[in-house]
Amino acid sequence: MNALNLPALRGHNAAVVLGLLRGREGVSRGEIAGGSGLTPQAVSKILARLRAAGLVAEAGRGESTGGKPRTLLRLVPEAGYAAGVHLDRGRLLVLLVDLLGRRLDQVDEPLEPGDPEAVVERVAQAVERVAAGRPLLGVGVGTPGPLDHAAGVLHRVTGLPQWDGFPLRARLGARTGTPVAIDKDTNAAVLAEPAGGSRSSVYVHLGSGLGAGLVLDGALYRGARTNAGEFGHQTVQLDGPRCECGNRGCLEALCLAALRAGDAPAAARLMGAGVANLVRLLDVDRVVLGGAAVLAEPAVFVRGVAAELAERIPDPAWQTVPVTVTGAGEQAVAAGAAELVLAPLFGREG
Amino acid sequence: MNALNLPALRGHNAAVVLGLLRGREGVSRGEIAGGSGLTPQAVSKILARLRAAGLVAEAGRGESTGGKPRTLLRLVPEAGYAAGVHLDRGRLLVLLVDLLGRRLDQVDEPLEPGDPEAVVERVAQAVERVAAGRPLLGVGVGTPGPLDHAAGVLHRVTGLPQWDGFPLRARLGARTGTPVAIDKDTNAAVLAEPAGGSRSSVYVHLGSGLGAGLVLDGALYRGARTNAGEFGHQTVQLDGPRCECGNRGCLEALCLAALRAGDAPAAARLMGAGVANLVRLLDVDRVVLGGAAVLAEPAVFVRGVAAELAERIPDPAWQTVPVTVTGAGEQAVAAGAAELVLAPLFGREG
DNA sequence: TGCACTTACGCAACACTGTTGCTTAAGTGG
DNA sequence: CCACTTAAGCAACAGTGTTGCGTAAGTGCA
Repeated sequence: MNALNLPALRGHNAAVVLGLLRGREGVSRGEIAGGSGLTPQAVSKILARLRAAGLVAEAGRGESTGGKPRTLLRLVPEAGYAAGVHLDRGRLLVLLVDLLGRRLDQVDEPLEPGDPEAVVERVAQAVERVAAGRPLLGVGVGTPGPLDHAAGVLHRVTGLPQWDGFPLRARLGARTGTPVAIDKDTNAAVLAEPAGGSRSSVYVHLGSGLGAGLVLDGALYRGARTNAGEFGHQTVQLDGPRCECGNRGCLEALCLAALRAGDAPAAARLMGAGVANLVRLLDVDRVVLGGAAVLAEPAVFVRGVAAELAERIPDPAWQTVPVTVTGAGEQAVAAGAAELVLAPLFGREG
Repeated sequence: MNALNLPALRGHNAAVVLGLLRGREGVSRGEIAGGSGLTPQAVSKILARLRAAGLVAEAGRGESTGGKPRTLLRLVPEAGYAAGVHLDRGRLLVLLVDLLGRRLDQVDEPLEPGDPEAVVERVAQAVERVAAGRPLLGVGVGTPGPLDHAAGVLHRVTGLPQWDGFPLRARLGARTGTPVAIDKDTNAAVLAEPAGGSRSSVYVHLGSGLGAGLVLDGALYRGARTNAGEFGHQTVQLDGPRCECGNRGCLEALCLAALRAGDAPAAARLMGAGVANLVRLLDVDRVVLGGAAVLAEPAVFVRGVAAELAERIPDPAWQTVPVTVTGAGEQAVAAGAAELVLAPLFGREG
C-alpha cells in the first residue's frame, strides 16, 4: 500500500516545496530548486499552483547577483489554521495556530474527565471558540496514553475505565467536521520544537510521570502499537525498588522519589542517566526537556542532564548533544498537537 | 533533496512490486495490485517492464475463482547477485546470494587486519572468487564500528589506528567496479532476518561486545552519525562497576563478566533486562538474538531473555514480543551485508 | 547613454507516468 | 452449448516533470 501515483507525487512535491518555504521568510525559486532537487521549471509550475490556491505569495525581490534579481516567495500564514488540543486530567488547553505554527489564541480551562461524549462536546466548543470562524485544516489532540494513533482510539487510561476503547478521533471528527489526529502527549510535544536541521531528536517529559517523544530520521516514531517512548520504566538499578508497573529499579520511580524529597538536582542527574542510555542507543542529535517539574527549575535540569551525559559518555568521538528546555513551555503538548495537523502539509511523516 | 520526479516514481513503484514478488513464489497481478495500491493496469505495465528486463517471469496459473485463472509471476533469482562481506578482526567471510537472498557460495578465511589497501585487495579477490563471473549488483560490507555509513568511511576502530578515516566504500568500489555499501556489523545482521510482517525489530548481538541493530518503521535506523545501536553501554546499575568506556554499570560489562564466570543464564537474564528497556522505549514487535555467545547456547538465551521480558513488563496490555535466534547463525552479518545491496531494490530504506 | 552580458523565469513541445474505457482471452457452471 | 465471470492487454487520456528556447530585468563597462 506504499506505491505512488501521480496525484500522490504531486502532493508530495508540493509538500516539499511548502516545507522549504516554511523555514524562513522570503525564499527564491532557485533556492527551492536546489533544496528540493527539482528543476527550476518544475518549481515554477508547482509554485503557480500553490499561488493559485492562496498558500503562497510573492514577497518582493532579492539582491541581484549580476542579472535579474530573484523573486522572493513566502508562505501565506492566514491560508489555514490548525487547532492543538492538550487533553489532560483536570485541564483542557486549546490553541489556535496559523500555517507557520504561531500561536494566535487559546482556551485554557479546568476539565473533569467524566463522560467521554461530554468531553468531546467541551473540546469541540473550545475549538470553535478559538477558531472564531477562521478556516480550520484540522484538530490535533495530545493526551496521556495508552492509545492507538492509527485507529484513533483511546485505551485503558489509568483510573478512567469508561475511556477504554473510545473512538476519540472519529467522534471529535464527526462533531467538528474537520480531520482529527490524536497522539500521546509526549509524541505531540516533540513536534512543538522546530526541526531546525535536526534529523533525530528526543523530548523528555517529567511531570506526574516520566516519558519521551521520539523524532527519528525526521519522522515521529510511534512504534508498532503507539507505545514507543516509555522512557520512565527503563531499568537503571537491576535490584532497585519495586515500581507500580511491576518492574524493579525503574528510572521514573527513582526520579519521582528524588522530586518528592525536594532534591531536584538528584532527579536531574537520574534523568540524565536515562537520557545517556537513549542517546547511545538512538544517536539523536538533540535533547529537549519539558514538563511541570522541569519548567519549575529549568536550569537545574539542563545542567544536571548535560553533566550526566558528559560523564556517562566521555568518549570524545561522540559528538556532544545539546540539551535545552522546550520553548513552548506549558503549552508544548498543545502546540505540538497542532503540528500533528500541519506537519503532513509540509512533508514531515505521512 | 527529497522531492520526486517521474524516473524516481517509476523506480519506487518497481521496487514496491518487486518487494511483493519477493515475499513468496507465485504471486498474481491482482494480489500485487491489492498489496501496492496501484491499479491492475499499472501493475501490468510495470510487470511488462520488469519481464523485459529479465527480473520477473511467469510461473504457471493459479486456481480459477469462477473465471479466467490468474497468471502467477515469480522473481527470477538468477537475474542478479550480491556479495555480502563480513570484515572482522582475524576473519573474512564473503557470501554470494541471489535476488532472493539465498546463500550460494562463500569464502571463509583468516585475515590479519594490517594495511587497509591490502585488505581491500583481499576482499576484492574473495568477491571475484564467489561471484565467478555472475552479474554482481553490488557489494555490502558489515564491520565493527564506528564508521560513517553515508560517507562510506571507517572511523577509529579500536586498536587499528591506520584504519581511521579510510574511505573503504570508495576504494572497494573502485577496485570491484560495483556499488559498495558499508555498515556496522549489527546493522547488517538485523537485515539478515526476513521482515515477515514485522515493521520494527531489533537484533541483539553478544560476542566480544554487546550491540544492537534496529529496524524501525521498516527501515534500518542508523542515527545521526551511524552510531545508533550502542546497546551494551546502557546503564543498568547506577552505581555499578566502572566500564572501559568510562561509564559505570554498563550492561555489557556485567554481561561479559557473567559469561567469563561461565554463567550463561545470568548473562541471558542481564541481556533480557536491557532488551526490556529497549522494547519499552521503541515498542518493537520482534527480538532476534545472535553472536558467538548466543549461538553457543541459544536455548539458554532465548529462555532467559523471554523470561526477563515477561517479568519486567508484566502489564498484559503490552503485547508479548517474540524472541528468537537468528536463522543465519554465524553468517548473519555477511548475509545481512548482502541485504544492504538488495534491500533498496525491493523498496526497503532509501 | 548605449550595449554586451548575466540571471530569472515562463511558454510550448515532449517523454513518460498511472488511469479509464473497452475488447479479447480463458476459464466455470447450468 | 451458452451465459457468466474473471484476467489482462490495447488505446486514448490527463497530468507529471523535463527540455529547448524566448523574453524580462537587472549589472557593468565603454
